[in-house]
Amino acid sequence: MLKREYEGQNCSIARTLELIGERWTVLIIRDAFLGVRRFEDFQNELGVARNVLSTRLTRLVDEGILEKRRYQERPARYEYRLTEKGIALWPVLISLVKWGDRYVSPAGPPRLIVHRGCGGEVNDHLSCERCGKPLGARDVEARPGPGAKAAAA
Amino acid sequence: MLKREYEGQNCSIARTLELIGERWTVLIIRDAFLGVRRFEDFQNELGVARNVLSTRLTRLVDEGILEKRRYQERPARYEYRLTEKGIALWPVLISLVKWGDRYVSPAGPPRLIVHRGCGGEVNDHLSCERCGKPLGARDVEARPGPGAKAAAA
DNA sequence: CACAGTGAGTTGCTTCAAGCAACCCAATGT
DNA sequence: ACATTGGGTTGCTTGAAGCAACTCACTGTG
Repeated sequence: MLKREYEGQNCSIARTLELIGERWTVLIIRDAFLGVRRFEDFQNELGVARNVLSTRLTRLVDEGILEKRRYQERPARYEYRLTEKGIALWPVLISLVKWGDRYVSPAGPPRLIVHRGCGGEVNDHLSCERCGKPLGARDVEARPGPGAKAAAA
Repeated sequence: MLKREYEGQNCSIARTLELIGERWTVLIIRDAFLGVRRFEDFQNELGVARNVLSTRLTRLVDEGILEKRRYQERPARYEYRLTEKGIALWPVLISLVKWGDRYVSPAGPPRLIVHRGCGGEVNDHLSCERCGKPLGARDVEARPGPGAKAAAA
């Protein structure tokens, strides 16, 4: 990435990208939304180098996007969870998914984001396709879509 | 960035990031939304190295996100414009802006995205705060916000 | 005519982030 | 006693990004 900062840009997009624009960061956050919590699991899902994963997680914790919690003493075991600030990134992830589904998923969406209970898909305006309700991160769940193949990550 | 591809990820987010996840790419697209069209202007706005700008623009054209048009013969002059596929990235940009406005803009939003004519701001569900209409890229315009300082990019 | 300027890049060198593998440590299981 | 698991760190290598200089085609100015 080199530098990571975009100097001289007074812009919310640039400042957001300084936090989450590095390689792997968004995928780490995606996995966090999908319920991944532990170092090893992130590493296995992503195949990212361990040192890179380590620096990314620490940075996300420093920025208040993830929080690190010891969920077990002796042996010490940690988990990383999204904070409110992290959960607020949900619209970013959803809009990336929707664009990708439309333009770069020839086999159909690998994963569907549906309104929990209702079953309708999220649309471009972050509402339920079926019932029309505006949706947030906690109202939805992910399901394998038509483009999901064996062992999809 | 190294590699740029996220192998083994059957995921729309990963595939989208393979196209727009490199450093500078999103800011180039942002500027395109703001009306920047020419090589020199992108370079001046962003301060990106010219060779990097060159490779990014070519890649975005190859991927069908921008199109390169000769708008003048003799001397040949080119402009880069968003295609439909590029314009479809609007929700991604807006959600980055909204998150950045909330979490990393202490002086207030540097730029407001408002419903053209109506004047209401875009909200998190890509609708107009004031009149409630669902909005698209063509329905809005950017204005300096409270966080805009002199010579903001 | 000579010369400066502009638009749109390309070339070449340097630097720093990412990839990769190996290693460490503490505890637990067998 | 030995292997395994979780959660990392260290060290070397590779390759993307920064930077400056250069090219090339044309245009306008004195």
